This record gives sequence, C-alpha cells and structure tokens, in this order.
Amino acid sequence: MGKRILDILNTETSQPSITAEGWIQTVRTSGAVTFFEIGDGSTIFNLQAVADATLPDYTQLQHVPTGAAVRCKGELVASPAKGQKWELHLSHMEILGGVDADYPLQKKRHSFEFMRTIAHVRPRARTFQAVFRVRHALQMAVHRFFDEQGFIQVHTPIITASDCEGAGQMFRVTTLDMDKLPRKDGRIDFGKDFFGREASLTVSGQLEGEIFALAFKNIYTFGPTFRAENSHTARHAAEFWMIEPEMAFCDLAGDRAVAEDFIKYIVTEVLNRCSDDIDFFNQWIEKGLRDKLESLVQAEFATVPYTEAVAMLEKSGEKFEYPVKWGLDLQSEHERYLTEKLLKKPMFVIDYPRDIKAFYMRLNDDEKTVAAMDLLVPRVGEIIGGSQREERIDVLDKQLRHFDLNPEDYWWYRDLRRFGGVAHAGFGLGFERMLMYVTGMQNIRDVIPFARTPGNAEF
RNA sequence: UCCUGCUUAGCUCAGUCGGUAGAGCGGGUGGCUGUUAACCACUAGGUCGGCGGUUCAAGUCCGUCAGCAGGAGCCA
Repeated sequence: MGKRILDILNTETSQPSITAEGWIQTVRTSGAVTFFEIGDGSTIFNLQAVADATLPDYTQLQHVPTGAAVRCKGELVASPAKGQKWELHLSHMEILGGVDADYPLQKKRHSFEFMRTIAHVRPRARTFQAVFRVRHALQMAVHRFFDEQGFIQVHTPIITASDCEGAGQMFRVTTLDMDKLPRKDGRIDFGKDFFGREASLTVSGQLEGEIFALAFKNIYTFGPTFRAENSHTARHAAEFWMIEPEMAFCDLAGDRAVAEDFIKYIVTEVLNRCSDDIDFFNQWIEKGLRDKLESLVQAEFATVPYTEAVAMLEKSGEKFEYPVKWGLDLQSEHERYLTEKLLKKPMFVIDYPRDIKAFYMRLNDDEKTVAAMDLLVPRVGEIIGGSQREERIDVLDKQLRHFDLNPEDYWWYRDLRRFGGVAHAGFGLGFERMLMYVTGMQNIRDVIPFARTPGNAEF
C-alpha cells in the first residue's frame, strides 16, 4: 500500500522515489508532456503526475481515461508551475483498473440531479469527496464533544413496538405474509406478527433516551431515524441520522447552554480539520460560507421568548406571506427574518404556546406556554428543537389528556416520573441538516451517501 | 396530497413569430516543449419523455399520461 495523496502532498522535502495510488481525475497533454491528476479521496487536492517520452509505453499511457485506477512510481520534486507545491515525475505507471467508454463522470460540472442517478460513482467526484470527508469529521466531532463532556452514548432501538413516539408517519416492520394476512374481528391480527404486536422503525430515540438520562445523568443518542412522510423537499429524507442529548438535573437554560456549546464545538472542529474542504465549498457551493461559520463560532447566541418574537415580527412592518399571530407557529420566513435581519446572529426562541408543541414539554407557570426552544441560525432557520421535559406526573397526565392521548399507553414513561423523577431536558439535531449548514449544500440527498426518499431506494 | 416548473446528442443547455436539429463539454483523430475548467483544427453522435389532437407543416400550439425537480403541509 502506498502513501495517501494527502501525506505525499504534505511532504517537507523532495523524495527520490515514491509510490502513489489512486484514480485518474483528469489528463492534459501539451506537446511532449502529459499531466495526470491523481486523487484518492484523502484530500480535495490531486497529485500531479508528469510524464514525457522517457516513460515506457508513453504513447499508450497518454490515453489513460478519467476514472482509471493507477499505481505511479517516480520522483517527487518541487513543481515549477503554479497550482501545486509538489509533483511526481513518473518513471513508471501501471493501470490497475481500466475504464469502459460509458464511464459517466467527465471532467466538467454535472448537475447534482444527474449525480444522484449514478450514486455508485458519485463519491469519486470532488464535491462529494469533500461532502463525505466533512460528514465523517462532523460525526467524529459530535462524539468527541459529548465524550469530553462526560455524556454516555445510548443505542436506542431502531425497531420499536411503542406507539408513543407519535412524530409523523412510521414505517411498519412485519414478517406477516402480505398475501395471507391473519385477521381477527375483521382487522389484521398483529398478535400473530413477529413481536406479537405492531412494530415500526423508530422516529425518535428521545423517550428511551429519557430512561437512560434518569440513570446516567447525561446521555446522547446518535442513530438512524425513519419517517414515512411523503415529503418532496430538499430538506426531508425517509432515513436520516439524528442526535438527541438528554440531561437530568437540567432545566431549559442548561439545555440552551449545552446546545450553544455543542454547535460551536462541532463547527470549530470542521473549520480546523476540513479547512481545505471548507475553502472548496466557499468557492464553488456557497459564497461566504467560511464567514458564516466563523461568525457563528464567535457569536453570543440570543434568547427571545416566543411572545416577544411575535411582537417583534408584528411591529417590524415587514410583509410576510403567512400571518404572524400569537398561537400560530413561526414559518421559516419569520424565523429567517428574526435571525438574519433583526438580530443578525443565532437565536433561541423559547416558551412556545403549548398547543403547537408536543405533550412531553414542561408546562410553564403561565399554563399557556411550554419550556421549549428552537435554535434559529441565519440562512437556514431552525436547526435544533428541544425542551425541558414535564417531570410532574399530575401535569403530564393533564397534558396527555389535553392532547387526547391515553396515559396507559405511556405507562413506562409515566413511571419515570414516579421513580426518582427529576427535572430533565434535551434537544434534537438532524445530522444531515447540520451537514447542509456546514457545507452549504442545498439538498439533503446530496449529503447522504445513498439517500432514501419517496420512490427512491435504488442503491 | 396540493401548487409551480422542467423533460432536445453521453453531460450541460440554446432553439425567436409554427417552416430542413444547434453550441459547449465529453468521445475519436491530428497539432502544440509545462498544463492545471489547458488550448487549436477536424470528426462521429438525435424516436426533441410517451400517446393523441390542431395545422399544408409541430421541438415549438392544445389535451393527456409518465418521470424528475422546487414550493406548501409536516418536521429534523
């Protein structure tokens, strides 16, 4: 195994003899000299390999196609031309894997839409190499942050028989024979199914996360999440990854503090570890991306109660497509106006009306609002949603009835309030949405290796 | 599910008022002593998404179906 391209390019001195392996990104011929750019995914930059007529089989090798897998040997020397510090003067090049004529990647820009149809070669393209390097770095940063803060990661179940999750349409999991469904009283008898009851793929690990928070104090989940909504937007996928920390002995202010530290930490990590990739996105994908990220890290996040946010919007004089009124949820145009135009920095909106939020959020003393928080950031809008959880069992039961839910279905969730229950809080962050924010990519399908969306599960 | 838009060469697109199908990139061939979105010349490459209609004549107008994308809703 030869050195990675990244290591070769970071060499301090010239090298009389090195081996480099990778895929041909592009070939240029000028007179008696041919330039091959070779990449292996380790960095946004390619290694320029230079060949002339002294190379054995030079005339054949001039025609090595884009995409070919090669092993190169030669001398690494300082490059006389601009564009790269080092280049490889070839003494030998071996083609390990050729390329058929219908190789779809060309040395030009393709539409992201076309790239989605060739997800098996898409990771070879520069933009996607950068996306998936950053995806890895961001993921590592998430684990590192929580580990350093003393959080325990919990692997909450992917298959759930709990119908208490109640956040959108769920995918059913079954081993029943679809052609011969067992029936009882005219309805499908899920008692005959694998788990003896209806089962689905999880839409959230939060409720199970609360169980562990009430044992380990600070925990987080980071796993796949599934929503069967027929959503056709750039921000929705049927399968995505979600991060959900949960902290016991913690109120909404503590929740906010963790969220702010967390976002700043993971963005800082990406800036430090993927600086070249961020430069690439800054140039080709989103102008001003680097400034956006660096100012997020510096900014002191604001906190505005929902009631005040509504008042601010009402007296802004701004014309909105959707109405602004106490009791209505904020539309993304409202969120963006607040964070981009009015405050010009990340902001938490807290204390939302109880009727537009979930049953488990802690009821405030005014009995009209709940201890919820959304973190809004410029150019994206909502990126985190969280709350302090209702720990008082009488109030929780009242909330369940208020939302027409049956307390018996939530027996273990209620037990947590009877067995050493204590104030606790948490939040959820869609990993791909964060990745979109950090890379500037505008479609969630382009930050997931193999995206699942309605009608699409080819790869 | 609703609304809007798109579908023309391998890819990205242009195609005017309805009148013989176009460019760039990519492929092939040749040229150029250092290129970096290389450049220059030549060349091959088309069921204009499917079906139906209007018309002397449809890529273009109308209807319909399909696929894709975006927006809304829902949310992460």
